[in-house]
Amino acid sequence: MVKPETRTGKSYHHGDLKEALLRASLELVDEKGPHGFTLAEVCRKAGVSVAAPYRHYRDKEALLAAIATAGFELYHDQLARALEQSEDKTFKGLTTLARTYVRFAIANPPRYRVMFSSDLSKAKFPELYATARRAFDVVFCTVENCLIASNKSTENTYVLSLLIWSHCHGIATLCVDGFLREIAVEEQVDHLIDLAVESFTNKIHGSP
Amino acid sequence: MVKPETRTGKSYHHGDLKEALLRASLELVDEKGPHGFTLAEVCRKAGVSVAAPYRHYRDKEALLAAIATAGFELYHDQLARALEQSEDKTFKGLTTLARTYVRFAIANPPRYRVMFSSDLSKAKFPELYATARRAFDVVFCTVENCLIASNKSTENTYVLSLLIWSHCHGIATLCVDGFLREIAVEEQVDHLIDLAVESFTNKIHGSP
DNA sequence: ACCTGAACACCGTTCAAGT
DNA sequence: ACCTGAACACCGTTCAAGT
Repeated sequence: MVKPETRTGKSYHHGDLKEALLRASLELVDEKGPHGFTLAEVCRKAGVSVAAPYRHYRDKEALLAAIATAGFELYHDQLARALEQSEDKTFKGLTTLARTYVRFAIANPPRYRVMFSSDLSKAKFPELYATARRAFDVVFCTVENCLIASNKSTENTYVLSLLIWSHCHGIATLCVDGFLREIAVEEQVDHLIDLAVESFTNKIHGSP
Repeated sequence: MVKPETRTGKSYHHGDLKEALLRASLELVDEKGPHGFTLAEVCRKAGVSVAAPYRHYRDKEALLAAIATAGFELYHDQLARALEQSEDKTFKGLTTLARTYVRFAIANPPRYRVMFSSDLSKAKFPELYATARRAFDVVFCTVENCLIASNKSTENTYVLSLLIWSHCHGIATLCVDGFLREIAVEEQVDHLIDLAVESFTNKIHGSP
């Protein structure tokens, strides 16, 4: 973890402050949410001065983008693992992915919020978008598998993947942001997701 | 608009500062987005001291909640008007609503973001939730009409409405937040929405 | 090269004081 | 009752200075 320290006693504070800041930031976001996230407090956690981060991140926004990127990497891994463990890589795999997607959001709202924060310009942080795209690719490939298995054209794979992704994202967002107050969320969310996948599946079967 | 002013010359600044603050806030949010929204700047716009708002709103969050509430009222009106103008109040009406929904978001991202801001606790601002619920009701009623027109049970109206709402919300959010980079958004968003409504419609026809 | 200390502008909130 | 002025704590960012 810690890079080989320079040997001049204890010279400065860290071997890898950049990484340490990211770790402290992830903790802080999980604790207080993106709203309560403060550069100053990250510095306190990492034990450095408030000016230190600027050597490694251009500004607060850049650090948030790094948090989001790390979040999407984790997201990708969880989706990929879930798909691996599913025996079926087509329609049942899709259900697995969809459930995993929403569970991730519910299990960690603050991080999910940072990942999809509207404050983070995707044009400004291409790596953020690229990492999100990689996670999305797990869905994309599965949808492609579904189409192939159904003897359908794969030319609309992207739009169809967008369709199922947006639906999961919509449910997850509404759920996490407290808009689903008239149902027992914890119990019914899987049901909602299943319905979403089901209507999507029907859509595929009905498409050319 | 302006309440009857007390006659002691020009006594203080406003007849209705609360309303003036809300108007200034809406402008500011539309200009700079929720991130750039600042109490101090609202005060400057309204021409009052920075302490003045605290007589009318408990804190910054409460003012944001008021903005969001006003947003949902407008949202409700636009949805209701769109439905009125649609000759069909069932499936075609649903398409109209869905398109109106997403267009609203695209036409004014900052306000849409405040409305669905995760920082605004719905438990803390029941009026915010109630107003959102009223907008949602337009969808709810239309879904109910669809079910009735199809001779289906209406016992799952809520969950089904949630399904179409979340799908629209997911698409709108991804769109507004810059995640739809591989399609020409402006042109294809209506198409996406139509696909969403279509698969939803099939779902209804296939349900008990 | 990497970090500190001090400084600056700005913000949210409070409170005594004014009318 | 409604607003101001001044004050406080806190934050993001910069920059000269240290090692």
